[in-house]
Amino acid sequence: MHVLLPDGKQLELPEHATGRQVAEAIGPGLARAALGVRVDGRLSDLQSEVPAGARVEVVTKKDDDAMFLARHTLAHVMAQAVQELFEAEGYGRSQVHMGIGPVIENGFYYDFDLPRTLNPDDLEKIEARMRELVKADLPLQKYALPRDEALARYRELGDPYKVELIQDLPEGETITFYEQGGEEGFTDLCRGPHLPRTGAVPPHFKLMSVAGAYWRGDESRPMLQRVYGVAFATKEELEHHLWQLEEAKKRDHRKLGRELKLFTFADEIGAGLPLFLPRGEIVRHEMERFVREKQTEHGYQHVWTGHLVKEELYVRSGHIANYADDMFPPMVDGDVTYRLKPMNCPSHMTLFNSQFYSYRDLPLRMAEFATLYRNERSGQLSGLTRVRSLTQDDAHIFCTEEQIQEEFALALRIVRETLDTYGLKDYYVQLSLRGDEGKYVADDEKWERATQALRAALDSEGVDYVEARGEAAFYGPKADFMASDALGREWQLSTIQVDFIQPSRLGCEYVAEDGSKRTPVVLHRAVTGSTERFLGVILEHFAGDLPLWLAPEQVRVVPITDKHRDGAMRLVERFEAAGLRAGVADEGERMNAAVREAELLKIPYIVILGDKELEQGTVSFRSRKEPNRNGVPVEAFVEHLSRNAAGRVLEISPLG
RNA sequence: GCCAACGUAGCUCAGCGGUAGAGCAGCCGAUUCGUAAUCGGCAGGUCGUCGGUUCAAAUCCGACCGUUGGCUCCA
Repeated sequence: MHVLLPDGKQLELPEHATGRQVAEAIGPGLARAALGVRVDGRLSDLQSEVPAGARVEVVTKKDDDAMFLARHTLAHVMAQAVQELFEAEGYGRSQVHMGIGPVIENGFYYDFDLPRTLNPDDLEKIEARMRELVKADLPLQKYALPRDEALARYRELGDPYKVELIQDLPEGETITFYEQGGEEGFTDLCRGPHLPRTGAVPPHFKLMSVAGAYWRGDESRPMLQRVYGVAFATKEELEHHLWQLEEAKKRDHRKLGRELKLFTFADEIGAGLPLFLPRGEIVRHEMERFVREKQTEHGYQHVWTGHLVKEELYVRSGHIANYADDMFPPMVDGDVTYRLKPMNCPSHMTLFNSQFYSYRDLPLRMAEFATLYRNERSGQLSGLTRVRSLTQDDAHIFCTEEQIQEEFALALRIVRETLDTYGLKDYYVQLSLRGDEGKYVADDEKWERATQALRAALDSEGVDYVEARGEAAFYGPKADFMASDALGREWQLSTIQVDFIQPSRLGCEYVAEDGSKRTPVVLHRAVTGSTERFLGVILEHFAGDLPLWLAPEQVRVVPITDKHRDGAMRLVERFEAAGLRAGVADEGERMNAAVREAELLKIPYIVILGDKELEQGTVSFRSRKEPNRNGVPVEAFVEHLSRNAAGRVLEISPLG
């Protein structure tokens, strides 16, 4: 047989040649450096056969794919270390069960079913043993077994997970094993690919945590212990990764919320129910004001529909049938049962029904900043990003089918303008479409027309999008905005959804041009999603350095001594008259301490006031961009700040 | 919900069977000072809650509550 090399040359090889033989045939130097191969672009290893006629590239440690092999092999090395740890404690092989051990971003994990739980000390021991196994440079052997033999082996070991994995493999699939360190070492059912020997693993790895994970992610299955590890090609990359985790910790919005005195949680109030301090409420209010202005500008009307709704409405809307688990339990008052509002749509549709609308009134854009209550499972709660009471900047657009594209495009524009203002420049849209399975309502043509309308709108707005088939809600297609923050973490924020079903369930109708009654299509849409969640995201995005327009306190005046306090007060009044949020340092506080305190609160402008400034009618200040500016006329300073705040400018250029 | 770790003063944390500690913040006093912590004093906690073991529990055990990380990126 022969294979094709990247330079176009053909290489003659014996039948059933492996990746290793390819590398050896090219040259002894490459054979030593070879860690794996790519066969027709797909990663494979030196232990595996190469099909005749394939294009083959040899992977060396410079290749990015080498890390995939290393991480995969590390998962096996870890499994061996765990197996040995338990054997050393006197447990038999049949008491240590292996699940799966795949490669993940930056590392790997392995799921174990063990006779006792692992603790952090175990991780250290396992990691230490892993380093020994890597140093021992054990060769990895690959071999295949017939299905019944493979099954028999794991049945004998009493390993239910591997048995299940084998049973789920399609008939005719070759069942392969990788063995390291011979019979006494470690053997695992695995399709590969792997490094040729454990010594080829770069020693830049670290076990991070142990966590519970359901077998195959299924809550009805047993919970296994998952050990996570990270691994990199170089020490620098590993250190960078660990540094990034530290950095993310520093930016944690929960920590910032405390330090900047924005919000708090209290046992007395309940889990997932945030309380906002004055500073936090200012930020919330500014966020809401911004979206409200934008919506008004784009022809939205704002409404208000309260907190409680009769359960009956949610029965008709279908929420009880589909969503009851996420709702708080009913409140029974005599004959009437109420629910805390988990969504606004039924309320807005009821509002729609309270008036008599004609086609001339469409599209009708109804927006609300509503407090919603969702009974999130306790394990899902996390700071502000997952709460049980949330404020949604929700809107429903009642329109005709023909108007979908235009209204969708308008909603897209609002979302984009909003994300831009917050400096979330890096985002794409996930367009979720129906799959072939039959949970979807409405007819195929309706879906097809709506799908085309959404694509056309995305194209005309020039938004990057990826399509996800089968991810749509049962009631219609949707577009979710995935935005990356300053640390590159992805968040799902805005959403725009088409709904073909709820309006008819709740009897929404308008009078068409020909006098007939028609049911409108509804677009559900949220710009920032929940205010709480969005605040959490931007706090981490800005690392707490909120832009001027959002900062709860925009200017802090620090008098040099108490004799400058009156002047400082007057200055604050001047700032406030210009619509700026300003404050004075505490009485008796030394200047340096006052500056420090203001810096820790991340106040954008700190004004130092002494004799010089009072005489000249100027300010001296420090800001993020200008660490030491002196002698700026008060009026110019006020004008500069209020203009930038009003314009919601993200990065304020130095004062001319 | 499930698994693991954690829960001590407003915050950060020490103490881990023998009557509760520090720094910061707070309060009082002194200091009046040019861009990230002035000095001294005072006060502050039924150690998350409930129960158990013990002569004795913040410390050991259990339950509950809360927080954090994780719960398919499929051999």
